Formats: sequence, structure tokens, C-alpha cells
Amino acid sequence: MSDLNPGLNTTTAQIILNRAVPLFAAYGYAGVSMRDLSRAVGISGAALYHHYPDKQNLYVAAMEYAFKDKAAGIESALDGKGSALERLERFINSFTELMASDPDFRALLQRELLDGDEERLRLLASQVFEKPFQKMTNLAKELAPDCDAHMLAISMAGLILFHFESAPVRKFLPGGLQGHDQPEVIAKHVIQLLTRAVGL
Amino acid sequence: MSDLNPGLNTTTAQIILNRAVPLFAAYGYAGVSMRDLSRAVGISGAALYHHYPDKQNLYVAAMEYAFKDKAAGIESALDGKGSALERLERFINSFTELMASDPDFRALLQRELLDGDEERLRLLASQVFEKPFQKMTNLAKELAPDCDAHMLAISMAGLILFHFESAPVRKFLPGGLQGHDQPEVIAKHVIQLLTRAVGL
DNA sequence: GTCTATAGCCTGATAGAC
DNA sequence: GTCTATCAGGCTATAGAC
Repeated sequence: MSDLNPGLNTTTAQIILNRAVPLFAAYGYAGVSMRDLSRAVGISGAALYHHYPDKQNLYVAAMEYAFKDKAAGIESALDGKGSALERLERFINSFTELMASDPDFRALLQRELLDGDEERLRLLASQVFEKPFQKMTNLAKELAPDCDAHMLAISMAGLILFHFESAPVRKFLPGGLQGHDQPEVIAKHVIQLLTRAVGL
Repeated sequence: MSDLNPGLNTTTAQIILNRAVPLFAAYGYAGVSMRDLSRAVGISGAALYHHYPDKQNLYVAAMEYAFKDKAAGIESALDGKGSALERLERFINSFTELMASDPDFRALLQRELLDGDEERLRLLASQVFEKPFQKMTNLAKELAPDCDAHMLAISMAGLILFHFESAPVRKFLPGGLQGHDQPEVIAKHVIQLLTRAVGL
């Protein structure tokens, strides 16, 4: 948490999180054992327990680590100047790029939506999503005052997310091309769809 | 598979699947043990192995059972007469109702997108989604000939799905109301957004 | 078709030396 | 801070009686 050391992520506790994030993203909480993780880190299982009291605490720490600072880029895209339409474009580009550049973050988010208990989801909402989502809602209000702003904000996020979420099955579906995975292509499609929906 | 018995789902093999579907939907493959399942069914663990050779085969059988006939309703909504816009509305209403009425199906779908291997996803695509998705793509072509029809079809599905997927965290986000979970409300919002996007 | 009993391995977690 | 060794219990799966 309060790391007075200004150096890189070189403490063992941080290295553990660095290895834990992709493992939990790929296999889920129940799909990763403490032994799996200790092997990935290159230390014994017992050493893991020197840094984290148990598996659950380690998992929560890994989540906080993976979700840290993810909101900042989205918020700054929504904050700047420009017309509502320009801010919408910036948001879509920024959110799409985030999802494309950090697939572990995306997978962990979707796993939390499936498996997260009330407490973890409340934490996720208040510490990660509340502020950017509020700004998305404000933008939605500007773009389409006659719409439910909360629902439009959800639609904006879901539109982008599902193009990534569905990627593993899309390639087996009619019309599925490699290009459909590229963030630029996804962003362009979503921008076109949403700008039309809110009446240009 | 080829069940010559015209009776209800009363064979032990079917009862097992009936209990397995909600368990796998809620906790995932790794999160459900054969003991958990045997307890839920009310038989011993060994009896499970009389009906299914191992856990993986049981899981695949449960998936096939959960996904069976799910495409039919969607297809018929897309098939009927009426203008493209009327068919779009019917599709959205039907798909939204499906997701709302069968949360286990929705959760299993999302788990497969996260955890499914190539073989299972290819099976899912060819046996469940290929035909309705082709029809969604055709409708997309009619509605917006200048759009990439594959991407628009994905957007249509994702728009609906994410309103359900995000429900656990939405209630902690600004503007989140109970009403936003209701299928009628979701369908109305998505219809409004998409009809505007394709230019009424 | 279901049971009890059990094999063999993996699990989270701890004890205590260094 | 990391190790080896270990515990108690859970895991998938099987054997064999009924």
C-alpha cells in the first residue's frame, strides 16, 4: 500500500502479485493453487505465506494491484475540453485501447462480475468505477438528454467490452475476420454506431 | 442424446444434469467438485460415475443440456415477416427475455467465453450460435448496409448481454435503479438506441 | 443402479531450521 | 525471507458388494 521505496516493483510481495494477476485472469480463483503460483514465482509455497496471510488475501491484493490506476486514463479522456461528441470519441478510443492493452484486467473484471461477492463488488465500484462512470453518465446526459443516462453509460461500456469478450467464439461465426480484434477497428465501429444513435 | 422415452426428465442421468447446470453456472468448472454435485443430487459420488465417465464428460453433457434449443426462439423471432425494424424489435425482445429467464444459460455462456477451449467453442459456435448469428448478420445488412454486418450483429448481442452481466456492480454505481434489471426496460432502451443508430 | 470403502494425489496452511 | 517437511482434509476416480 504505502510504499516508501521509490524503486521499481522489485519486492517479493510485488513480484508475487505480478505473477498472480495473469494466472488468476486465465484460470480464475479456484483454478489457481498456491503451489501453481509458488512455481510461477519461483519460491516455495511456504514463502508465499510470509507475504500474504492466506489465498483469499493474496487474491484481493492481486485484484487491487490489477485494477489500480485503471480509471485515470478513462477519466482524463472524459475530462478534457471539446464538444460532447469529441469527448465521446476520446472516451471510446481510450476505453477500447485499455481493454486491448490489458487483457488480464478485462478477464479479471469479467470474472469478478461472475464470481465477486457483494463486498468485493462494492469495493470495485467505489474504488475503480464510480468516478469514471459518473463522468460517462454526465456525458450520456449531454449526448441524449431524453435517454436514461445510466443505461446509456452501461451500453457504451458493454458495446466495447463484448467485442473483446466474444473474440474467442467470433472467429467461428460467419463474417468473423482477424481485423475485428483490432482496437482501432472496434473503436471506429462503436463510434459510428453511437454517434448515429445520439443523432450526430 | 436419442431419447426414445417420451416421458419427462426423470432419468437419473437427466436429474444429474439438472442439478449440475446451476452449480457450474454459479461456481464454474473448478469451483464444483463431484462431491458437491453428488450431495446436490442426493446420491453417492460413485453413482455419478455410473452415468458419466468423468467430470469433464459430465460438464460437457451439462453444457449441451443447458444450451439445447436456445437458438430456436431467437431464430423464429428473426425469421418471421415484417419490416427489418419490426424484426429487430422482435429479436431484441426475444433475446432479452431469454437472458432474463435463464440466468444459468447466460452465466455458462460467459464462463465458456472465458474458459472454453478451442474445441468447446467451435462446438458452441456450430451447434448453437451459427444459425441465429447468420440471421442476425443478414438483418444487420438490411438495417445498415454501410456497416460491417458481423460487427453490428456482435454489438446487438453485447448491448443486451452487458446489461445483465453488469447487474451485480451496477447497483453500486450512480444512477443504478432496480428497474434497470427488468427485461422490458432493457429491451426498450436497446431498441431505442439501435433504431436511432440505423436511422429509424 | 447404488452403495461403502479406499487408493493416490492435490489442497491450503503450518512448524521450525537456517 | 526462504527453505524442507509435514499435517489434515478434499479431490477424482475405482473396486467390489448388494
